[in-house]
Amino acid sequence: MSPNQLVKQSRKKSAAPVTASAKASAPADEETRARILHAAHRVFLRAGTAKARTQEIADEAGVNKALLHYYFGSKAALADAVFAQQAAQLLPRIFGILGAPDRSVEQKVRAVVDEQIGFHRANPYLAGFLATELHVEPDRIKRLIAPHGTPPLAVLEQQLQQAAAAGTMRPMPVAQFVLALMGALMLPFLMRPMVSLFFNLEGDRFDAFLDERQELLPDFFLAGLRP
Amino acid sequence: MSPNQLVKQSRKKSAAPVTASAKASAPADEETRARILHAAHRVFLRAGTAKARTQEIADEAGVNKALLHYYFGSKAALADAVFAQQAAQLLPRIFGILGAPDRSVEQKVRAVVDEQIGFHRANPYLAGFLATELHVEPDRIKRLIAPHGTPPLAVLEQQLQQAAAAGTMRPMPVAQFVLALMGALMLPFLMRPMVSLFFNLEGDRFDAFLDERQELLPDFFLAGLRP
DNA sequence: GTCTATAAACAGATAGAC
DNA sequence: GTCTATCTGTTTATAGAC
Repeated sequence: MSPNQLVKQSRKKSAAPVTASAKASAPADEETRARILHAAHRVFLRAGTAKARTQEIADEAGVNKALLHYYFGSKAALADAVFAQQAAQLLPRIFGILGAPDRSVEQKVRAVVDEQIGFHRANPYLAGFLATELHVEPDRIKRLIAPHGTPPLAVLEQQLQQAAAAGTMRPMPVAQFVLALMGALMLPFLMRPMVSLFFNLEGDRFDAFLDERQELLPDFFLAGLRP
Repeated sequence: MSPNQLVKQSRKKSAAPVTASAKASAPADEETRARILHAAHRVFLRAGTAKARTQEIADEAGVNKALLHYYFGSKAALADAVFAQQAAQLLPRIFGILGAPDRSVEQKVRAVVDEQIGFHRANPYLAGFLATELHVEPDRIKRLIAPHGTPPLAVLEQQLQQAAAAGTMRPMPVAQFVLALMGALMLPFLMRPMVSLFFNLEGDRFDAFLDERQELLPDFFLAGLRP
């Protein structure tokens, strides 16, 4: 797909004037490895692991299929690497904000909304990719993400509980609240083709819809927390 | 893949004592067709179209692979049939409630929450399947669903606008509100493995979480609409 | 209408030259 | 480290008997 397919050759890896010492710190050519990983990233994200083809990844990386196996061993291993990398790119953004000890609930809500809408706008395939992979191969999350620990929700939980005890907020379990907010933020990206069709948001209108959403959601969710 | 795999044979389709006239109304054996479709439904929903195997569908239907092609022509056509059927099972439930002219906004929110949590509980793979298929093959929605028309949001839109004009509700575009509500309802099912892991909801706790959610979400979303 | 057997196409992986 | 060529296993699809 896309013009990239037409550029398979003409990149023999002659560029990059290697300094004398640079080679020592690169046992296997790190630049090639990175280029393959980057191509895999693009192809897997659009097609999902199951439908993606190693040939297409090789083409887009400007190398031969055999090199994928040289560097990553198998398609599955390469897919694992991409999945882990993508999850690791999304999750800390959310956890970092929610777990901050010095921000108020209101500040957290506003920050998450701004950050997530901006992030998914810049990475429109990531949410759908994660959902696809989670659905088709649910165990990867345990194998690849669980070892890295769970989200730091203790701070936010305490903030919500204290506000509820003080009567300034409706009692709301942290998991319920976070999942409501994240669902509202991610659904337009998770089911974009259907959403665009049903709400007449093709092309530019989707962007305008996101602008409006970024404006409205924080107040809406904070209002939901009022007693 | 469950014990079903072990039962391939022993179902030669000898049952169903066909009355003399019944044959006329069944040009191709409708019961077999339905059994294949039902098996395809189960296999496609769990694995997604790309990873699903026609052999597994045939096994689960108790027929031979060749029959799938006899009835449906190709794997893609069978997948289209399943996708269309599943979308047609989910969407009218939502649209029917939201488009009702005689229910208040509050009644609609409560009804959608109850209905959707119950529905996805009973069909836990459907949301993930739809998201997967939308992501991997975004055009199917236009090809298969668009011809059937768009959701009836005019009524709800007017209700929200009138309430906003009267000052009894915060101004909220119908699309923004519906997508917030649907996202909050569907995310736990769309990303269940990750959600279960991060919020410690394995096994029975997921069910308890849904019970709690069903209780809390209506008031939360209605509170969000207050001015 | 349903089966068995097989073709045809493909995709992932490997061998081996350079 | 990178390539070409090839193998091996799968998977969809078809031909043809019953």
